[in-house]
Order: sequence, then C-alpha cells, then structure tokens
Amino acid sequence: MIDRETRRSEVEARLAAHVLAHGLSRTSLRDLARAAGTSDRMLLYYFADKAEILGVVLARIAADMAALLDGALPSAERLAPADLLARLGAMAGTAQMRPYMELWSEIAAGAARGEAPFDAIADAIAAGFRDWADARLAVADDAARARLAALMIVAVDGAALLAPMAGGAIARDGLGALADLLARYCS
Amino acid sequence: MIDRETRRSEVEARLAAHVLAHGLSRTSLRDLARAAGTSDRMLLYYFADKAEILGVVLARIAADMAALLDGALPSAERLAPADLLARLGAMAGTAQMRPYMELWSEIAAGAARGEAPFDAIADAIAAGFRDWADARLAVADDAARARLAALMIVAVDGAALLAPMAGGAIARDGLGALADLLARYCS
DNA sequence: GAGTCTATGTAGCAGTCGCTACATTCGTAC
DNA sequence: GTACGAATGTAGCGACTGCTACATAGACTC
Repeated sequence: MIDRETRRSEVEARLAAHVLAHGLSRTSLRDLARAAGTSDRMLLYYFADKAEILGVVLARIAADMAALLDGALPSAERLAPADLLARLGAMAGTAQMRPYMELWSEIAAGAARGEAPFDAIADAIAAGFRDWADARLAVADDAARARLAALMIVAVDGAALLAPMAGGAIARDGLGALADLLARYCS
Repeated sequence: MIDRETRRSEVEARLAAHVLAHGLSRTSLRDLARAAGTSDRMLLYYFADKAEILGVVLARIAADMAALLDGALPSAERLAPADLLARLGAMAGTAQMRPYMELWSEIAAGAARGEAPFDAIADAIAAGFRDWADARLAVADDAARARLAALMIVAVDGAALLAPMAGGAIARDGLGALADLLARYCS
C-alpha cells in the first residue's frame, strides 16, 4: 500500500489540474473523484469535507500561478509602468495563463458574495498580485509605485473579465489606451 | 383570475429583485418561486424552463441597469475622461449600483466558461457599457474616444471585481492612479 | 497464527435539483 | 346549469448532492 500523504498529494495535483481546466461548476465530489482517479469515499478519507478540498486545491493553484508569474518575469528586473503593463497583458492572454484568469474571475465572483472559502483565498491572491507588480515597477516613490501597481492589477483583471466579450476588443482597446497613457506619463 | 401576461410580468419583476439581491447561487426553481410569491409549478407555467427564466430575468436586470446609468448621467453632456471616470467610480460604489456590479461579475465569470445564457447576455451588457461611455466622453477623435471608452469600462470592471478584496484598497488606489493619469493627459 | 491498524469498496441516507403527470378549481360562454 | 378552457395545487419521479455506516482486504506486531 502507498503512504497516505504521498497518495493525497498526488490526488491534490490531479484535482488542481481538473479545477483549473473546468472551473468551479463541475466540482461535485463524484466529479472530482473521477478526475483524480479515485472515489468520493477516498476524497473524504484524505480531506475532512468538500470545503477543505476546495481550499487546499485553490491554494495550490494560487501558488502555481504565483510561481508561473515569478518565472515569467523575475523580480530582479524592474520595468517602466508601460512596459510592465504590456508584459502583463501579453502574459494574461497566453494559453498557459488564461485558465488561471478564468478561474480567478470565478473565485472573485464568489468572494463578492462572501462565500467561503473564496473570500479568504481571493484576498490572498489579490494581495499577491499587487505585491508582485509593486516589486517589478521601476518607480522611485513608494506611494506612487503602490498606486501604479494597483492600477496594473485593476486593468489586467478588468481586461481578463472582459476578454470573452465582443471578441476581446474591449479588453484589448482598454489595455492599449492605458499603455499609451503610461508611456506618455513616463517620458 | 388575473391575466396571465400581467401575472407573469409581476413575477418577472420580483424574480429580478431577488436575483439582484442574492446573485446566481440561490436560484433553484423553488427558491425563485418563494421569492416571487408563487410555486415552482407556476414558474414553469409562465416560462418554458429554468434557462428561459434566467434569460428573461437577466435581460430585465440589464435593462434596469442601463436605465439607471442613463438617469445618473444623461448622454447630453460630455465629460473629460478624468471626470467621467470619477463619476463612474463613484456610481459603481453606490449602494444602488453595487448589486448590479456583483451580479455582473457573476455573469462575466459564467460567460468566461461559455455557459448559456450568460455568454450572450454578457456580450450585450459589455457592448452597452462601452457605448454608454463612448457617448459621454468629450473627445473629438472617434478612434481615441472608443479606446478611452474601453479603458473606462476595463478599469471600472476591474475595480468592481477587486472591490471586495483588501478592503477595497486595490480598487480605490487603481482608479485613483488612473484618474491622475487622465487628468494629466487632458490638461 | 491472533490481534490490530490502515486503506479501500459497497451501499445507502437524507436532502435538493429540474421537471411532469394528474387532479382540481375557477371564470366564462351558451 | 353545463360544458370547456385557463389557472393552480398536489405529489412525485429520477438524477444528483455531500456525507456516512459498515464491511473487507491487506500489512504489521507479538
């Protein structure tokens, strides 16, 4: 027999892949179990209940996304606002990144209704986003940098939310207009 | 007995109020019926099935929101980008407007997964937003105005999505930073 | 080999879901 | 009054939900 913790970790990884691919709508215990190659009975052996499953899985996905972001743009180099926005916008449109953004908007919508565990996780993810941007902006003044970091996140999240609509035109035009503004501001 | 169309319209209004207040999570036929003061049996007498109910109700809510926006800021007067953003941001934070924005993020999340009827409705709402902003921006060049309108919508939607997180700080700071940028650009 | 603990299967409970068959009441036309 | 169609109630179906009681199989200790 295989060690429980090892097996649980494997299951966790498969669950994360499934949730990332299919969102939060198809997450009954039986669906999740099928995706993880086990039974609902075993899921509730590894985890206390469904809420713990979602919490653990979403936390893992958030960590994966953070690692992906860090890998794509190391915190060592700092960019001008317009450049960082361009990089962010390009990354958010990537096939690799899109599932994360779609899931993120689902989590955010759940958090808006105050549903657990989405509210806590959404808070952590949003703060992570902002810190990530703050650490990569080449802006001397602390307060100004924090505000610009917030703007980056607001714009990219808004674009992600609007990406499916009107063929992505609104998201594209909005980010483009902001990039123009930022370029003017920095020169 | 009351005329069927009259009764159906009354039910529709109550359903809209309920969905607006509670979002899409508590929308079982029995929940909806209770909120409308009728029975699930009667809902399926007025409407073909649950999908039609949601479609009709969401369309009605979207129309209400459009009317609310028009009433708050008539299309007669055109504003500078920074001013329009300030007005939009202030309105989105209103107690009257918040339920619409929360529901909007739920609809957008559903649309991102391609679920009917959210995809079609989301498209219509997003286009309405953009046209609304476009008709109120005091910018001479058509292309530039369209891009700025898209930016308004992207920013306000991003802020709405992030409003529940970190006490609203990210949304507030992001919109503030953008307002500064726009003010500088316009002067 | 008996006893014990962990891992897993089987079966099912009580509740909710969308939806429907059937029966009944009511207003109206004749 | 009677016949009829429209409106409404009652009851339930089959599928799904999260979760659990019970049984079993295997590994380990003595």
